[in-house]
Amino acid sequence: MARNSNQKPLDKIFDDFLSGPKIFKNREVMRATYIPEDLPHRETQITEIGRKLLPILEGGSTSNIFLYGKTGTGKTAVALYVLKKIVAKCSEIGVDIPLREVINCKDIDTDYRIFAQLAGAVGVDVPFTGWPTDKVFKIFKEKLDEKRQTIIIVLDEIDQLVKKSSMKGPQKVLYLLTRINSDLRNANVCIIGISNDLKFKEYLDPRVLSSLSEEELVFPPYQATELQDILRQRAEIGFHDGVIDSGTIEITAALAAREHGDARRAIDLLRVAGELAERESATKVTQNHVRRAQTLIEHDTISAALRTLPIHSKLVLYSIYLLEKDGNTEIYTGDVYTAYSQLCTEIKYDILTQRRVSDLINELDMLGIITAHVISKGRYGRTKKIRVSIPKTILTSILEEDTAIQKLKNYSLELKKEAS
DNA sequence: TGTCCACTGGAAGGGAGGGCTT
DNA sequence: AAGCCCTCCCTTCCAGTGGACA
Repeated sequence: MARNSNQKPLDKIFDDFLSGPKIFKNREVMRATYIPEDLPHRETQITEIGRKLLPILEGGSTSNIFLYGKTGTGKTAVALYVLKKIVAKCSEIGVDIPLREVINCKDIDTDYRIFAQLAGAVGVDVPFTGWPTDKVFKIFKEKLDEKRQTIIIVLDEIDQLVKKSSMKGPQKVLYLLTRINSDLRNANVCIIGISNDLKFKEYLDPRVLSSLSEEELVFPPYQATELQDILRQRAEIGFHDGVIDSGTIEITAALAAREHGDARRAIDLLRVAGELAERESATKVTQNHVRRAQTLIEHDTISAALRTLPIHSKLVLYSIYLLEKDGNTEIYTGDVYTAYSQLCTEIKYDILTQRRVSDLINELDMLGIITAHVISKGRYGRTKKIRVSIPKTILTSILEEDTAIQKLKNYSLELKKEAS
């Protein structure tokens, strides 16, 4: 009988969903990963890249290409779009289709893993650990060179490789890949590097740099009107006719344009707004839905980031929170470390070194959960001034889900320095 | 003008945990 | 089983530093 009472409301939800107004025609279209038939306002970049890759149609070699622009300016989409078109053309005219491998360097961020993925692309299975890196590279190179073929390697978020290590490791990948062509007898390698951050070039080995940026292309941010065009095009295939209320597209574009013209963001925003409307069985996606989608997305990103933090990062963050709660307006690294040590002692965790905590603080800063910047207090040393930059209610509600943090719920920090 | 604080942040390396090879 | 290798998380060591203060 418990089963019955459980099933009924669910049945209702199912029925309401099936019989209610339909919002989405094709939800997948409203995801940033979807590559449409047309990419509005990127015609210049498309033709430019297409032109640079022309030799592939004759099985020849090409220069490497470097694409640069802020997030959501269509770099990856354009690259994938051009690849798709090239493949289509190659099969149409009967030329060997080039191999393509798209690597997101944010996830695949070590030399070993990149070579392992490339080896996979040419049909060699490499275990995810165990082999020497050199061996993986060698196998990839030999297998690739067995026949006359071209491989186009798209290195998305290539800046991540350079940031992680200064000179060795991942950077070595770039060095080896950019000069691999001179070792190959039959095959060709073409690299398309994509980056959000132009500054990363400063840290790049000059030999890699000159090879990578043989051809460089900048993607400017989209203007609000351009975002509107993109959204309209997607909405037409993604949503049912007439469900988008007047002004909805405009407000979505305006909100996304504020975030440096991020098309990905705009598309996500419209999709989530649509999902909200769908959940409420509304007949139209309104401006109100978009605004709520905006806060929902922000909320979700923060929550997800907080939940996945390792325990010591949570403890560091909680220390900062407790210090702020105690009315401290100026919080420095030293204070955080003292508070953090107290918390660790309280719940019997090993205390990490200050050096390590300093890195954790930097990570929290990069995630946008706190802001920390280096200041000098003159005679009283150099340190970081730190504060929490997300709503406290979200912070506590998520952190206190963790059993370790729960024990600290009513903990009050020992005052260790007189008011100054 | 020089000193000196409280760190910052780079470099190197250890060791645990995953795996492969012989 | 022994000898490698890779990655992640962490420690140890240390040179470097902006600016208030004597």
